[in-house]
Amino acid sequence: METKQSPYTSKVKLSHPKFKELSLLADFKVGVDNVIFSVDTAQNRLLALLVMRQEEPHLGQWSLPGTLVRHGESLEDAAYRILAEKIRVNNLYLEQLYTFGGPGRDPREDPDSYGVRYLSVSYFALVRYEEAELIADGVSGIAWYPINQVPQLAFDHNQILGYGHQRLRNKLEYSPVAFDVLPDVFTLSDLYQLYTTVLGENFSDYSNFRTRLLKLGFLSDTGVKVSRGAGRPATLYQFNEEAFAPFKNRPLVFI
Amino acid sequence: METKQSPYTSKVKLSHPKFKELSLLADFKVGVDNVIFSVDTAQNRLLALLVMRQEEPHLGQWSLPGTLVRHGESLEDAAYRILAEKIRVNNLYLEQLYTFGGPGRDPREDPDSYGVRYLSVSYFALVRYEEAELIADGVSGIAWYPINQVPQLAFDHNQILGYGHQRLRNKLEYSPVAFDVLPDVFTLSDLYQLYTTVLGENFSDYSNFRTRLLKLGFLSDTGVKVSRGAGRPATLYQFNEEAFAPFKNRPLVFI
DNA sequence: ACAAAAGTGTTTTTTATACACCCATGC
DNA sequence: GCATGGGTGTATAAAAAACACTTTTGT
Repeated sequence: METKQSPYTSKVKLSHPKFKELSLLADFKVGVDNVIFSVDTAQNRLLALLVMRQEEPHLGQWSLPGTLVRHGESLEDAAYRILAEKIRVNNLYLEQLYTFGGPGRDPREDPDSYGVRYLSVSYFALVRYEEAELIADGVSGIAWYPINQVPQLAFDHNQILGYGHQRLRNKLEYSPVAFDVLPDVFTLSDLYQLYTTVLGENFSDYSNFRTRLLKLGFLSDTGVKVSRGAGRPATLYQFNEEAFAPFKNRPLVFI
Repeated sequence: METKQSPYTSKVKLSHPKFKELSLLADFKVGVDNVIFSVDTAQNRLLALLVMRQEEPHLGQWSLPGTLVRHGESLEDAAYRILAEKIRVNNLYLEQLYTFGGPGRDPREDPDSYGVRYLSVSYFALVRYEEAELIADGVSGIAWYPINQVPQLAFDHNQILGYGHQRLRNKLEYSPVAFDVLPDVFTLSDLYQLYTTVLGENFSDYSNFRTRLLKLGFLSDTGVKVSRGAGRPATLYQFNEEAFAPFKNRPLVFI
């Protein structure tokens, strides 16, 4: 309290070279950018949600859905807010991804680096493609992009997206995030396809994958069968939260 | 460019209720706080580096070594800067930990939440206890604290430290970070002790741990033996970066 | 009837786990 | 010589990997 200076005093002092130290601290606006993933099980594609920027800078360029943090709003609140503005979902997985804050990552920053800085706290989200309803307001572009067809994005968003993609690969291997992108009920080959599209082919074959997952015991047979074209109809399974509980916080390999 | 408004114009408009939207964005100072871990192999203790705060708020309380980010400085630069101010090290592991940015986490924020917000980007660092020389400037307190004897810290630093501790546990299991806290040369029981102190006793016994790590082939026998009191002298090993290369980016369980 | 996709079973190899035992040193 | 910690070996259980084979559907 005692050491606090009035804004006036500090402003006067800022101009004096001797007190340049006091002016060294950067001022920031904090943005939250969401990497939102989904999978189209029908077409076997990993999708990322992109929006067309409606304002400068980078007007008209595709970007991650983001927003600047408001007064009294937590980072996570901001992440949920943009998400809710862009998409209606029942199921949602969300966690913080990484913070990108180097100088010069936003063209709104002063070239001499003494203006306001823009920092981005990114979040990683998973939604179910079938349940996710995009909110198109007519003017703003919004679309699911297959991960390998993503165009050049605004700011450093390609880098952020790449970072999110890596996180997804990691999480798939040791946590049950797959069930946050798959529909509520799914076949074992849906699950297997998801793993191959995200992770590549370098893991156990379908037969072994299948036996292992069923032995773990947290997939419930719904009794319902579904037929997709030729071939034997597949059983629909459901992720069983309670049956999974004992595995929580325990290392568990899915691949 | 066209949509940009002069600071003057926006300032005038801010007072008008109709344009309250424009004033919704929070202004931030960004701090970087380091969770710095080390192990005292002699006493078998996991240590965290704490510093005594020299200014308000929380003057005189222990805290994580931190700083506010300066103009033109990246987050990582800031993390390295505080580290270099507090400690001299040869070996250093550093990675971003998490960003804590909820409103009200710093008492310098205005109670009405319309003043500047304080956000903390935390970094996770590992140093070698024997090589790390603390920089004591006479006035400021600085000390290694055993992780289970950490006092109440300033701000939300206990939470940040806890988060860092969790990260350490996770990383120990699947990455070679152990060799960033251990001395350059170490015995296999040093390594085993480290794992037990950080992870608890719930993993393979010394004999099996030993065989597995040697079989992996990235520990080089230095030929040197060291005797510590009674018992057979132990072989000193060294982590071999090149021999470890094939395991990089590959899932690998150490426990 | 046959291709296609789902699902089962069997064999082999590798890895984990438990634990008994030998080795080199200080006191 | 014996306690102490370091180091080796072996036997068993479990899990991973490879792959052959059966079942049920659409056409």
